[in-house]
Amino acid sequence: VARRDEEQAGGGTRELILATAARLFRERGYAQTTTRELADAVGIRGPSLYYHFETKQDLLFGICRESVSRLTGAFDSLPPGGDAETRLRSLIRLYVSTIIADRDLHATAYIELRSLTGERRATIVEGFDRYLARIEEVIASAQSEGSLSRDLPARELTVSLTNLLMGTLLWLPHRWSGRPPTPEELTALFTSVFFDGAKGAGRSEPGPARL
Amino acid sequence: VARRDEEQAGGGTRELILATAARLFRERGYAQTTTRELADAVGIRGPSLYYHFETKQDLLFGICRESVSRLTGAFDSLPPGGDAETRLRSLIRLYVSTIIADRDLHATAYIELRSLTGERRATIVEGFDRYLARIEEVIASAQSEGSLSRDLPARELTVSLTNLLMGTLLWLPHRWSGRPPTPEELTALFTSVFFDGAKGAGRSEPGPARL
DNA sequence: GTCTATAAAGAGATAGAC
DNA sequence: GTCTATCTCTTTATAGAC
Repeated sequence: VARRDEEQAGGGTRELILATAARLFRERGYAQTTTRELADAVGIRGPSLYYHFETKQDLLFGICRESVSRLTGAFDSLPPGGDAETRLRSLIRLYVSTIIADRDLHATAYIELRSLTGERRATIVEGFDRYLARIEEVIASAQSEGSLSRDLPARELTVSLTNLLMGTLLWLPHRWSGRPPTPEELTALFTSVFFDGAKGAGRSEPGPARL
Repeated sequence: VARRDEEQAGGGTRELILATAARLFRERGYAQTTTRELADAVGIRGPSLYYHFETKQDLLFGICRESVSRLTGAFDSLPPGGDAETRLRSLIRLYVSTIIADRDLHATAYIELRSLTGERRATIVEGFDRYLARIEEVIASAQSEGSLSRDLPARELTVSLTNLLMGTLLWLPHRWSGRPPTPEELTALFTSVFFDGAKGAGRSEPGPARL
């Protein structure tokens, strides 16, 4: 069953190339990473890459498309119904666990988006924007239902939330001395800060937010 | 007076190169930007760059060092004394206005830090880390003084705050339809969200936070 | 301080055998 | 599907005149 998927994908080499490229592109940058380095890391020779991908940029496009696809898929997996605040909390949890599960993939997609050009870039930007628009809808609903303040426009709250969450992509692998935080701990932290702030005047669950 | 500075700096060419490089590196990335493109944008020929900088990476190092220096300088300009919450609010305002004043410089420093290698990279990372440590001290003081909740460790609050603020570097130039927000509006937004959260249970000033 | 000319190395990508 | 061999172009950086 899983074997069938691998066979369809050509023995998994294509997937191995994508995953390896995601890692190298995050560590060294897209432009700095040569196709030869990538081939070495995969265990094949340079030209063999071109059997699986037409160009180097096509490879990056594949990474970005996969990132958008997984984030959107996580959104779709949300159980329907329920109040907006609950959906928003689930959304934060899903986002954190999704990107932690494949940090290289999502970090590369986010950071190297600018290395895409033309139509490919437009496609990915559109995908990310749609994702952000869906988050904004949930936030606006929460405001309508009275569980979020109406003092700040939904747009601004969305920017704040995504700033809070996306920072994780950038520093998480580098800047944490000792044991890295688990997805649950990060979820608790960001949920707590976003909903109740650092003063925590209305904080509901002080316990589980600790790292 | 300002003339003397320019003369000391060699007619300002070095500064022009730095500012132009910061812009190009942010728009197109460090590795994607060629020294010829940079020279063209400055209005000189490629090899002339090497009179002012030893290598291309030396140029990037100059940008990163300047970024750290300005952020640290802004911190030093804080009026001494007062309670920690006030210092923290001033800090947010200073950070936002500093990076908005030179978006290209600070965005390039932050994003292209990984393109530096060896000792140069270590120097910049150390500078940024010291800056973050100083923010954490202020946050810890605010917790001691009782103006911030002790439910979350100072370290986690610092990560949350810097996530919130640094996101501005990345999306501000790109993702804002219509009039871009002013530094004052961004300051009001981030201050409000960080201290009081999206529920805004204890929000003190609901008015000025609107964009 | 900036130029022209050019070196020296490395990049992405192709051709064609196996 | 992967290989060896190689093309072609671009890159950073240097040499030396002005």
